[in-house]
Amino acid sequence: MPREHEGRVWSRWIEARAFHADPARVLRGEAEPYCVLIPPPNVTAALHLGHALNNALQDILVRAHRMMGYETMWMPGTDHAGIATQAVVEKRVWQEEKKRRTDFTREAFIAKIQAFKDEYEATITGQLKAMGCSCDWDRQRFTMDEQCARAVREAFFRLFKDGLIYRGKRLVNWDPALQTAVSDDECYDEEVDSFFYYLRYPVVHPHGATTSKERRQGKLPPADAVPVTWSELASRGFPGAEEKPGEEQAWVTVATTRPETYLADTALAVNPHDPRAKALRGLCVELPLVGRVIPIIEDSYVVLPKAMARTDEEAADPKAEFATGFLKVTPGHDTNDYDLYQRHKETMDTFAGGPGAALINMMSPDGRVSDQHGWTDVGDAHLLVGKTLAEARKLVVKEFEARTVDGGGEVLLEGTRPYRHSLKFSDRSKAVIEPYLSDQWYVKVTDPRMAPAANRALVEEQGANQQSEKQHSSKSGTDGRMRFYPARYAKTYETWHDNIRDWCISRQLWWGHRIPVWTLFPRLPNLSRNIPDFGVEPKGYREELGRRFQRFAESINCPQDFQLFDRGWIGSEYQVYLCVRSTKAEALWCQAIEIINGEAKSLMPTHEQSIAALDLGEAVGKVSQQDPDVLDTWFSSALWPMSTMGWPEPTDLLKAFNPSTSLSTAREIITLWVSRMVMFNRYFMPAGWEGTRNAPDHRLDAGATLDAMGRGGGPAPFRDVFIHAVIQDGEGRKMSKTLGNGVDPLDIIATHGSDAMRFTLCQMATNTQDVRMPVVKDPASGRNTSPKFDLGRNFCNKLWNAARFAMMMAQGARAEHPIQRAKLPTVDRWMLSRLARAIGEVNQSLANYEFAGYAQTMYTLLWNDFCDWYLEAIKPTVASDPGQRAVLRSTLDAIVRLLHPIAPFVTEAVHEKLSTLPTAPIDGLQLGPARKAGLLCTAGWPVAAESLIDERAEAQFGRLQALVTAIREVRAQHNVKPSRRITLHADGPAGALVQESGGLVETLALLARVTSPGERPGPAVSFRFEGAELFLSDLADAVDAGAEQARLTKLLTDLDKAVATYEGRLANPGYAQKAPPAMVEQTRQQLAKAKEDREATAALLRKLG
RNA sequence: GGGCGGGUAGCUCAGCGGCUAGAGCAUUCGCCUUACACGCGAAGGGUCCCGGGUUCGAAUCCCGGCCUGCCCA
Repeated sequence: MPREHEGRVWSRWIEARAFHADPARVLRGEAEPYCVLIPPPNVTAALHLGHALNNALQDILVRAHRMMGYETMWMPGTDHAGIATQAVVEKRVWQEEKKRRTDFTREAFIAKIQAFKDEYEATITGQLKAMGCSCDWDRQRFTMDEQCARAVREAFFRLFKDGLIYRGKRLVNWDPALQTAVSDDECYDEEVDSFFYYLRYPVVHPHGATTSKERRQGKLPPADAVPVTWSELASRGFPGAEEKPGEEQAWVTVATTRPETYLADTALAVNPHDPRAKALRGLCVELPLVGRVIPIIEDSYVVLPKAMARTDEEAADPKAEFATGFLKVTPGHDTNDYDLYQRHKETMDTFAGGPGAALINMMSPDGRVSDQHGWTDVGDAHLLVGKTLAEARKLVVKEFEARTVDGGGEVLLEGTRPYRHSLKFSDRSKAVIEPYLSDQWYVKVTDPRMAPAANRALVEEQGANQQSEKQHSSKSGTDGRMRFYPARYAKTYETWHDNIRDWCISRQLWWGHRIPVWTLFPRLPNLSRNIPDFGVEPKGYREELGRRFQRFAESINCPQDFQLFDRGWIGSEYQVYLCVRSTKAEALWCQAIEIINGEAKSLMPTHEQSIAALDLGEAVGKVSQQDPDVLDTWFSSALWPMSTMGWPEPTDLLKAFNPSTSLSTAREIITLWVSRMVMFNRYFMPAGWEGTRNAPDHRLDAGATLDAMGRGGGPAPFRDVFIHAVIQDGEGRKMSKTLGNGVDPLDIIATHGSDAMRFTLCQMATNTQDVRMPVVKDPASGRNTSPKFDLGRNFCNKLWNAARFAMMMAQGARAEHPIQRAKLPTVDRWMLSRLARAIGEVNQSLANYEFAGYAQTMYTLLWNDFCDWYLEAIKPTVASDPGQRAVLRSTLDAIVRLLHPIAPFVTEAVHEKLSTLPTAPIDGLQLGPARKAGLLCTAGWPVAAESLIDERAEAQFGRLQALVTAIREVRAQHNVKPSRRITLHADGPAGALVQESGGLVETLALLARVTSPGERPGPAVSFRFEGAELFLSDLADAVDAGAEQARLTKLLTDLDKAVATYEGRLANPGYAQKAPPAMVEQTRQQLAKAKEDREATAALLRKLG
């Protein structure tokens, strides 16, 4: 059994360190580099079949290139997967200990996650090894290990320094019960019965007392807005206004499911196609109780009421049924409204009194109405403050019901209608998720040096957008060499960058890289808030702060490790962010904080440092705790191509293997990971870095740093991005734990063997988007498996048996001189020709990431060509022909090498024995020696000379195959047992062919002898071959006339069909005129032959019947 | 809503302007032919989703439709 060798073979590889990459060989110019970046699996769970597929394909690439002579590196590693891992551990701790995260200290809980990570990292590593992954196991990394952490801090610091990291407000999914933000994956939707509430907002003139310029400068509008009457609206052309009491104040009605949020409304939106929009242009509404005057904006997002729908489609919108045409805009508490705000920022902020002022948050973290978290103009709404949102809803409705529009008799609440809609709930607490405005950190990926630079990384023919721009502008074009396989994914990649928004990188979690930022609250005596606006820096303060920080930084010997950024005025406080670069600086800075905050238990290590800290304290004022948030997992993953190779140090590894060669990953990863790696590599790595790889003097700059950055002009981190298919179950569903339709790779390895799984996966990896794998439950073990894997198992078994047999026959394949191909029999020249073609096809498939094609080529080569024909054909002659034994041995050797990337264990085991057999080289076939410990995995990839392809041998052997098959058909038709040898009667070209084949036809068709057609002793059956009539006799003691009639009838039907096809083609008048003449001639010959065969067959049938 | 795939033999998939449309599995028939029954030899099985168009010629290219899946929002 081939799979019994897996353990031993693995040990041999590891002992020889066969997979260890040596960057020095690249830097000395001894070998070209080949590097695959592993998508580091999450430590959340064991690997599934999708991982198995991806890693099998990567290993195939890596092993093939290692054999081709590249210095190959495939570094293994895992990803800490912040949210997923923390959630899994929280769930586990709750189940096991009934404790929540908050029942532990941050350090204690992180230790628990760390233990979990260690457990799963070991599991994952074990799985990869069981699969045979030829990773550089001495270099295993983890996204939160010390080396990666250093790169993360360095990258954060540099981006912060360059102004590409900023803090801003954004809506998150807030769980008011747990008081934390949660991700989308931790929420679920559920339909609930609710109401649409119809609220009337009085219409007013915008304050005449201030100009827009004054407002921009911060002058607030007067509270006493002037009412707009119905008659005024009527004169402005508002449909229906003339039917209202002219002297009364006009109002418009909004429909909402969340009336309580009106406290934070900062605009009213109307569709520009609404006939009322024009009349309202330039007017405002006033929020009852609150008294806030908010602008009316026009946006086509607003759903028109059903009566106004312009198309059937609009009328069919279920919301049109309930809509009034007016939408309250609450950007602080609704994601759609937030988007509206983004489009009307200037208008809304200007009305609200300054940048960002239209983003009002009226909720405290525990889900109550609050005037302490960003909402200040409470007005008469103070009765709502402190209420839960549910209570507030009832109260708002009650108040609107009890009040009327100013100067009129109409109640503010127009009505309510029952409505069923879906709400988001928290997985963990079941609380209703609130969109909640909070401060988050962002990377400015919209900067030209980020996303646009990522698009320029594409090779020209894949950069569609650049190309179309090229015609219109001069400055575009690509400057990259990154290519997607299949090419269509380049579009996904480009579109993503074209529509990208700034990347929110902060997460309210404990498991991850902590954000290295502190907030300073300066208390300088001369510091006072003089201008009530944002962005104005207190005079002279920054210079002073900078000077003192520099002195402190120098005193602790970290002069480059502190970066300040003004956050600006927050209420009456001025705030400054501080980013700290290194862990060394951080340790001393934390000591200094205690001194600054007056909580120091000890002084700094040196007197000078203490003085500097005290001096700093005067300027800094008070310092906050370090930002409690951690970075998005993808921030560290994005640095993977650099951090794992030692960045920011200019290591040999980084020089030799960044940029890498190939990345293999899944579709959704294009946006999550690929994009970010490209942006970061192009930003941080210097332009032209890849060119220094083979520079002879690279060692001279060993002391150099990576201070120089490409800032968008650096290299892409890989040359090729291969996107593999998604494995689905037999019904086209995703494999998942909840569906229970997943297949565990370890189960397959246990039952079928690692190689079998790999072959099957490789054979499935076509260019399509997804592939189906029917899943069945194994009745014996109760585990999921798939009949698909039998294919791989059978194949590996075939290889194993063929190899054993071939090695037995190839004993003594010794010769002094290279084998002269011209002197070999047809069958050997045919075999070598087939091999040479296969090598070419495999190389082509690998270069194009066509894994299924690779597997298919090898299947045909081994099973059909080598086993079915070659081995069978040489059985009688190989023992007496040393030349044939040499061909046999070399062919097997080449096949084993070609198959090694797919099926490493069984091929290595075969090679172990094969390499001990003596051999003679075959002229034109190059099989290089092993580089390490005689191991196949380091042996040379087969190279075939073009001259090995032998058209004549292929044609000749093709004729033999056709003859043998024709005889076998007759045998099968007449139920001739294999043990019965029969007689062939042939002369002419067919007779000559049999003569020249040297017994081959006799062997393969199980013939006793071959004679001329004249010598027919008993009853014979005739058959057609190459237009001639041949005979077979001794089929049985008496020929079965019925069987013969059936055979001939079927043959006649087929020939009729063929004749009709060719005649139809030739009868087409356009065919002879326009088709290539060679093709027309071919069709004529085909027709002639088919006709001739048909007449002969018909004649035979007549004779029989 | 935007983008990208797929629909070919019972199943899983190749083929992507010209082989009487192929492979593996499954099915049927015959074989323990001395490497392999996880095997050997042979056979049956297809309106290439539907409707138009381009072409001498379409499974293959174009347009429309139906079904189905994925990614992004």
